[in-house]
Amino acid sequence: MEARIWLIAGPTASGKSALALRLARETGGEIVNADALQLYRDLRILSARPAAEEEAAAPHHLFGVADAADGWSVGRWLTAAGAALAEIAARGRPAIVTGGTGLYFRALTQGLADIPPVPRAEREAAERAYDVEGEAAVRDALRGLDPLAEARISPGDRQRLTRALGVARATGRALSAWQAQTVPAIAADAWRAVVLEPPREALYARIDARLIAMTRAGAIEEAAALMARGLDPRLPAMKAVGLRELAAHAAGEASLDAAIAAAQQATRRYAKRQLTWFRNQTPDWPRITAVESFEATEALGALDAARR
RNA sequence: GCCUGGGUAGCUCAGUUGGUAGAGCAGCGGACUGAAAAUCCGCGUGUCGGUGGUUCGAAUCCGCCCCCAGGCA
Repeated sequence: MEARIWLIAGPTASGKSALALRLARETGGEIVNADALQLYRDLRILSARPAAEEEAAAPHHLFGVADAADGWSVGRWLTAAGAALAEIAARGRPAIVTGGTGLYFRALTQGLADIPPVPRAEREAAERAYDVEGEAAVRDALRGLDPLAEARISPGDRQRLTRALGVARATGRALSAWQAQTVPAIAADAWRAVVLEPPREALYARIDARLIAMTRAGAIEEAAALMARGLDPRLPAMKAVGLRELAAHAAGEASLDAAIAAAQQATRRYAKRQLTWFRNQTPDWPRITAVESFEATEALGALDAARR
């Protein structure tokens, strides 16, 4: 059976969107977003979401569908993506899933543990324990409920520690036990993946240039507008790379040059983390490493090779 | 041309009475299962400007040369 789902992964600014669009037009396919931040409509420029003309050139799904006040999660995305993929398949068209969120691709291809939602009170209790009683106390409690998870989580990792404790207490079952059972959301023979992995230097240069272009396109105003909503800073949308940095300039706390430089640096670091993820978590996915990965036309040649 | 101060990691700088060098920032490597653009862990990456000498041993002391900054001409 021919692959009906294409996965295009890679760091920010590696040319994923252009390649996805090209592939969609050539195959009559539809594009599904696999980027945690391009979900939010408040972040069109900052998250480098496809422009209106591009979205008009082929069907796009899950781009700018969420409000920044709503915190989406891998689980919510997986449900939505699964629905979109089902619709596209029903239309008999190929799907192209593209984005830079490694965890989303993992959830799709390897599955996500079907853990019941942890009640807010339970989650906050775990966080409070960490903040008030300290990491050691949380670890002690977790060790009794889920020694596997406790051993696996690095020192200082508050997020994972409190999550593991919250799940164990709320569900009466260890997080590590839940996670041991996963079912891929899409069948292994239904998809093919490719990772865009341009040379570091070229990628960084592209990131730096793109940030300047973003500010010219109104990124400062976009950042200021989102900040003006006064939302909870812990919301995913509020964690967008470059948001704080650019908003600082809008607030008069930094010069434009300093704000851009800070945002560029934060973006380079983010890209580095993405490169690390794909390098180590999806080592068997074919690579497009040439600088031509920026050119969709050239990359398609590599895709043709991977298609067989 | 002369005087003074300075050339040590990608950058800014430390470096005790000579014992083959270390901080911050930058950077790099890694982990990753419902916040993942998140969260966290790890790692000095070096012709000590060059060259000749003194010494068991020189980033440290001496000579010469090169470069930078300021001052005097």
